[in-house]
Amino acid sequence: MPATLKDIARELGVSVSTVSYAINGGPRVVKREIRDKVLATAKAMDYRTNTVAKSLITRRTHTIGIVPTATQVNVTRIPYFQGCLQGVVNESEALGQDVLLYTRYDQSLADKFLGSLLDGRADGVIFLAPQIGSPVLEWIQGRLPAVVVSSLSHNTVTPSLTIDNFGGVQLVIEHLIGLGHTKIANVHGPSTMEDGEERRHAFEKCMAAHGLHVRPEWIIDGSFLPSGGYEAGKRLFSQKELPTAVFCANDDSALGLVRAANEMGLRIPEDVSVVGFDDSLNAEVAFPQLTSVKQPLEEIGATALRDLVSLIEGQPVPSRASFKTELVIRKSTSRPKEDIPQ
Amino acid sequence: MPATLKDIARELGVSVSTVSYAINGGPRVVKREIRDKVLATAKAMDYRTNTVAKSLITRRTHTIGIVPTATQVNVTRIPYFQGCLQGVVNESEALGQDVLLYTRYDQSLADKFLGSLLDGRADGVIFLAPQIGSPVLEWIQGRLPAVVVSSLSHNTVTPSLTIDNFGGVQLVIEHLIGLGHTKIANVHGPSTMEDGEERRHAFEKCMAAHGLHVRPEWIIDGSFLPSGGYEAGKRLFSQKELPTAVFCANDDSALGLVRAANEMGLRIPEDVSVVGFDDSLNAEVAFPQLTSVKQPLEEIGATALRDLVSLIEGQPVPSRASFKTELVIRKSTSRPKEDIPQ
DNA sequence: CTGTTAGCGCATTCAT
DNA sequence: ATGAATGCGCTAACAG
Repeated sequence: MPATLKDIARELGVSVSTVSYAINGGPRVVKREIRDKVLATAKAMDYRTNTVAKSLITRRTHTIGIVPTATQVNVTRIPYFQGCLQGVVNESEALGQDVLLYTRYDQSLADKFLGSLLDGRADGVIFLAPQIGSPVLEWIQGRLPAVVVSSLSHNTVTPSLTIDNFGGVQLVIEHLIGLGHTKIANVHGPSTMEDGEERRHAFEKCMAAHGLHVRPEWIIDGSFLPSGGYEAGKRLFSQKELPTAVFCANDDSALGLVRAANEMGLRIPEDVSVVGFDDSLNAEVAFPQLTSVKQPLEEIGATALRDLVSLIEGQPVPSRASFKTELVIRKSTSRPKEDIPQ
Repeated sequence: MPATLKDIARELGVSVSTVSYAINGGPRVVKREIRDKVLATAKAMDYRTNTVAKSLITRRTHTIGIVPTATQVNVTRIPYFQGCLQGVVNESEALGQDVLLYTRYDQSLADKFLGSLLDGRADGVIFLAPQIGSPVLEWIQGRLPAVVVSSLSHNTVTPSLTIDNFGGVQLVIEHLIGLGHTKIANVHGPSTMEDGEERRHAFEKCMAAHGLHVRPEWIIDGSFLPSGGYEAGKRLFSQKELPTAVFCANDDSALGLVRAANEMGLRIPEDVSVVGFDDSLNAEVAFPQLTSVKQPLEEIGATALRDLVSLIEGQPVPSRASFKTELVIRKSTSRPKEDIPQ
């Protein structure tokens, strides 16, 4: 049982408020001599402020919750979440915030799973890539400050941070076209995720803008998962006419697709070029090393936390923030085969 | 401002204690009729128990802290931490525990960085692979229930969970010897980590037990990092006499070593076999796919949380738990080159 | 400059 | 079976 303010006060024969002000260094002034004595005995008695009691009064826990999308896959295993989470955690030190890590939950049962966030244990919440159509954002509305890391089209009140998906996809397509590719396939993300949808639409627009036709069979769902990319690759590469390049909406699905290609005897990039998205650590250890679009996830996570804290403190924050992407060219892209003989 | 017990009591003209017992379903009996009325208005008023206030009384927050080792590298990026964390988070749902994710801290300043754990915000703490000689364990002693995920030799009071490192290394060495290797190098972990040291000693013992000599230059620090493995590979492969196999103490360093080998024109496994440890996801996407020792990290993490909760509740827990490992043979190991001509 | 006191929301003991 | 009252540890308003 740690010492309390009362213990110190009794020990020194002063009042609790004096002890409180002395320890907190204000707002009330405490006589130098007493202050020193209080601080000394506080240290001697190994006093620690009971944050629970303090929170009860101040209505601030200096704790935020972070809740990722529900997926079949585990939170810590997904590079996108890893990056965001790392960014949040990094920034949390500087901002004096604790981070409560929530886990997958059923988005349709927001009340059941997120109710505990409203019982005073957190000052705010960061949603990572909530599913399209999920009621969580409407539900949290007006109950708790919230920020979303994801594109967000159908909700204009919750601030969101994301990347310029269109710009990122454009980098990819122009890179591929620059190499001489015209037959480009797309392994896209799940339709339940806004960034997945944005990249998919961006792909279509970019291709059209360059006057390139895309066969419908070359547009396949990869679900942002290695397994999804693998399945997509199996289907894609067993067609009669093959694309010379594939744009995968994230690295995980790209890696799955690469594995499928290997199994089917296709060499990368000689037979088919592959581009990912995320620039995860895997992109570098994979073979061949993956050309990918880098998004500043840690910076996004850090900014999300900063914005959330501002929101909690009643300060205005931008309702939309868009971060720049960057194409990292590695070994998985080259000129198309037909081009080489020329 | 959410409704409180008092609000409901006033609304219904009953006492707060009645409302409290009704909502908590005991321990005192509440007349059926009034109980139903309380529950109804509680729902109508969107009542939520204020956990902060409740914690102040019950002295339980149902929150645990998880603090990983301080490293140069980010917590979420290390497969070992990912696995443990995932295990903890998975189990937390079933146990009704919240998880506070702490970040890197200076182990020599335990008081400064961990003091906040003692201010009532958490009921216990899980340390992930604390450094050897770190004062944190002695420091936490008697202050807060704690459990360690790591080998732990010089502390007998804090319960710890880990794998059978000796058994794991034995699997590796016997696999390599079975393939015909005798010239085996070791890229070991940092001397500050107990599991690193254990694997290193296990390597020496296993080699000796099989009557195999190990050149001192073939024992190199890889620091459990990709960069460390890369540096180790550079040094190792520029020696006049090369080993035919390398056992790396974890996958990250193995992947770094593989990259170094590639850059230096060595093929894996033709020129040199490589074995990792952890069986991280990377081991599968890497090229060649990495032979590795699988440790049940998620199970360890889950057990750690279960044990910690038991500890918090005053129940006895085993002071040491050791989990079995398993060798996953992939493509990075084969017979040594010299053997092939025979 | 300091002491006294109220009260945050709740669980629980003491009265009835 | 229920209401009233206490106090968890703290901050802050009030009273000197």
